[in-house]
Amino acid sequence: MANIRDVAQKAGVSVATVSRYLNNKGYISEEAKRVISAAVEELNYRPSLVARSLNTKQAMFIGLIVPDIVNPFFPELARAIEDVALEYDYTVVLCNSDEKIEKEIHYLNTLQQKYVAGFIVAASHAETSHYTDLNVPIVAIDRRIHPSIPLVATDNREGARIGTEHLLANGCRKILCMKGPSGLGPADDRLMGFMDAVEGKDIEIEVVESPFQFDASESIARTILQQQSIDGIFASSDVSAAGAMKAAYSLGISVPDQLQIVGYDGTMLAGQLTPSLTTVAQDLYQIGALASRMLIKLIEGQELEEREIQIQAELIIRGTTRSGA
Amino acid sequence: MANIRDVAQKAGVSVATVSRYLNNKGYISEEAKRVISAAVEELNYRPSLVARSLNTKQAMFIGLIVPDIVNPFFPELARAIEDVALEYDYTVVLCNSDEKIEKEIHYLNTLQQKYVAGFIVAASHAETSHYTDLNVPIVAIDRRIHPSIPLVATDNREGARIGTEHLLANGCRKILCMKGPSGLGPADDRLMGFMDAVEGKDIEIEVVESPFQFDASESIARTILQQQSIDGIFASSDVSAAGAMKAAYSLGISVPDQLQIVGYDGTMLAGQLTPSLTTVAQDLYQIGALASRMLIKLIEGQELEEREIQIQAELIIRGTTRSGA
DNA sequence: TTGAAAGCGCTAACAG
DNA sequence: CTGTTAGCGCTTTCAA
Repeated sequence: MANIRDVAQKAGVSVATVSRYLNNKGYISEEAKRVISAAVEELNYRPSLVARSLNTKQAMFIGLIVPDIVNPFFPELARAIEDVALEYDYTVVLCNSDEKIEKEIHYLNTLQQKYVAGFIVAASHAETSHYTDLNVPIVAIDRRIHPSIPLVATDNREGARIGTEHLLANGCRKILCMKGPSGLGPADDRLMGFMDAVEGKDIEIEVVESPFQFDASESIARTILQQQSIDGIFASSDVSAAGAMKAAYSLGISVPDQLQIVGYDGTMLAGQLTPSLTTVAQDLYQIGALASRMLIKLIEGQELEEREIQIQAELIIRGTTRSGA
Repeated sequence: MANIRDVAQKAGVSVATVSRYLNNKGYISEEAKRVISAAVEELNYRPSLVARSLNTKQAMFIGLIVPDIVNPFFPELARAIEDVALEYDYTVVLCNSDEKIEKEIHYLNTLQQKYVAGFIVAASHAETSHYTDLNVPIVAIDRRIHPSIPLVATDNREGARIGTEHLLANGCRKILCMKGPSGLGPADDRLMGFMDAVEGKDIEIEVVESPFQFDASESIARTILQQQSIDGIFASSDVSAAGAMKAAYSLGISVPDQLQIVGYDGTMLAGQLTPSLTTVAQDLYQIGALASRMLIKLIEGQELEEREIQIQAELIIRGTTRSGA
């Protein structure tokens, strides 16, 4: 592999000039540009980004920390982040934390040793000093980490309200809310939105905590559906809704005739179920893209107009509620 | 941030000794170890991996190139790769190629400029010189890139045969094969496996090409189901199978009573559908993990016992075929 | 506009 | 067992 010295030599200029040429910095004569360009071409020269990083103390990559990329919620986010990163010549390092703070810390440390330019993180813990004490920029997605850390997320409370209203409008009188893990910001917000919608109305409600996992959600739903005559379910995630659909099916309860279901997230899964799932969709791609743009601004030392961006959720009416197909 | 010189100074030794200590190389007195360790501790010293890379010409990360992480086939693979990478202190860079050769080349180049240690790639093109001419190790997953490149993949032909046999055993007489994109290795292999199973048997078959996408698969399936009395579908992917389920549902065809369906891949989606999908499961996690281990061996200069690993596919019988629940 | 030279932080001979 | 020193390939003053 040719290095900058080879190029300088072949072009008959100094390495400093080549460096300036490479970075469009300082004055360079047209003549110099020409010869350098030719030399670069001829030697098929590619600058070592590592050597550059050693000087600038910054590598062109960003760390993405998510609980688990297998959770269908994250791939779209990751995709968006990568697309924007590519646009700015950054590269994305994928880190699965399993929600474990030790793993998060490990990545935070290791990547900083590699001069990571910044982080995008989906996490929430009581202890946040590892994030607030970082000396590279960071932006949070989906979950608030700390008031001082920029955030891009959906307006979950409002989204849940809209989803629940839809069930109400469709005539549901006894609604089950499968809320997400308590303590998890977005899940709590969605529960609030659910309560906002049912409050004061003459309907029965039942609230149960259910993880964002299919099997667990299915069995939780089955248990409740066996005991009570539920006619509507508001699930805090599409996966939970899918579990509920399965439970209803196995109990011979027809959806949407006897039971209507609304999910949350708007993942691909929702559209691929049969019947397809009515869901409160988050614009995952947009969340990822905005977070990525925000982080890059921070990395480049620009000011942020807004430190928190709320994306509106949108109700997508499909086959699991009656007004749908 | 403290550097190695600070540590050496504080410990009262030379940087060389500190370096040796850090890398467990060469002899170091217990006394030296003690003072260095103390200095490291005190200064909270973390070696710059970038400076190290500049010397060794190798950064501790591997590039993962997949068509699109949003495709549910890839997250599990990515997860496995990352898990193994973590075990060996490597970090994973996620690259979405959209099957575009220019994007693949872009990543290949950029990451090499960053001294990437190796690549794991899911791709297939006629032109393969960008891969074969690489000067870092590479292993292919899912699709064969070139005979010279190590591969980890499922035995697709055999898997498809097993899946189709299941339909046959369940009494299907008119089977539709929704094959994947032609030219794509695994899809072609699955078609062969399908043919292996039906060949010579007294049953009617229909073969149609269908991309690994839900909407397209749904409409393709709907068209055919309207025109012909199909009683079994072998789909080359779970997504296509999901599309077929939706089509059947909208046409009032009941699954599995009137129509039985077998998918392929064994993604999470298959288990979350209602009824849950009988599918030929690939052990995605294992493929990823093995590929990752293989690559790391290559990076470390070890020999590979096998350059091609075939994983057996496994039929998971569920609700879309009659012998299932 | 350009070049010489001093680093960035670490590794790896080589000499002791 | 340890230290000196010359790089790795690039950026960045500082002079010219």
